Amino acid sequence: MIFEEDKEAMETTFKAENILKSNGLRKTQIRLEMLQIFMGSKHALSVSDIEKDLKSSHDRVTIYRALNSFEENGILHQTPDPNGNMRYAICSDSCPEHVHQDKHAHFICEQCNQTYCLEDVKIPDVVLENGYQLNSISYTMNGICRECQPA
Amino acid sequence: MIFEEDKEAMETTFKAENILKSNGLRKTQIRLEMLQIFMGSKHALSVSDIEKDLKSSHDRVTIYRALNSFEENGILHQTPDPNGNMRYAICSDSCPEHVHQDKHAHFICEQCNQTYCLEDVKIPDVVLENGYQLNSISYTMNGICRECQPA
DNA sequence: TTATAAAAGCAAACTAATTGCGTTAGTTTG
DNA sequence: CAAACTAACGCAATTAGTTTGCTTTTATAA
Repeated sequence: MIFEEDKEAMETTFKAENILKSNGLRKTQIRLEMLQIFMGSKHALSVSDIEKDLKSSHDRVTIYRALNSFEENGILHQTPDPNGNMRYAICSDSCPEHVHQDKHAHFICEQCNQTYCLEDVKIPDVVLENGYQLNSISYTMNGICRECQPA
Repeated sequence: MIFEEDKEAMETTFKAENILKSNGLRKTQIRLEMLQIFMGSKHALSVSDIEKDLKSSHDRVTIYRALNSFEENGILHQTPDPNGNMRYAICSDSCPEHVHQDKHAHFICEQCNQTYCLEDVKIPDVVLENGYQLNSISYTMNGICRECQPA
């Protein structure tokens, strides 16, 4: 018998392998694991978040280099949280390299500092004066997330 | 005869003195100068921007401490630029302390890295699921600003 | 004018992130 | 399947931004 969780794990493993292969990256343990962590997270992760989630401990440099490689290949996008620390999230709708028009809004919790990707909240447009060339928009709400609400 | 520039300079000096006094802060040379720099800039400034603009050179620590003090008093607000470096801008519509609902949108130029405060571009609302407590919104456009447009 | 507390200035520490370099290990090719 | 190639790893050291501790200076108010 096959459990749902197993099926899901198999699927993310398969997807992760695919992402690496299609970008000409090697299939190493940590990179596979990192991709699966991103696929399983609905919010943007900091380097220390990733470190916590990894099964075995690795050098931070390795994590940084993997993140940069993923970013360069358009697999991840990065944005600083309100404290200026970088967070990374997987590009759900395969962004062309380096063009990350995050079409959805984000919510950052002031308590737990998590960045939630609100995939189904579309960013509304505004009217921009002439002369500006617009490439992307980020819409970020700040407040208290559901988990951190006082009862 | 009094020139326009002088009048303006006088006015910003006067305003700056007022801001300091009304927040119970001391009127020191560098703090006055910093406030005037912020009043004269339409975009958010990094610490090194400020250093460049100051007439006399000062210890960075002094600048950092002034910035933090201004931020705590609701005179400035801070946001990270896309590289994660902090930038500071004056709160035009006197924000209550620590609540910086930037009601206007920002534009960040990918070329010169400047953050423009688009004072008259209001941030549109979105519908947020129940359970989230919304405190503030930031709306940031990325692209090429007017100064950096290729001719 | 003197007292006092805020702000300045110097040195040192801390943290996030990057770079250099030798080693390990996926992947490709013969 | 072995050899060769090079991406990726891991350690040490460095850089950059920011903060902290402590002493000295100085704006302000008694």
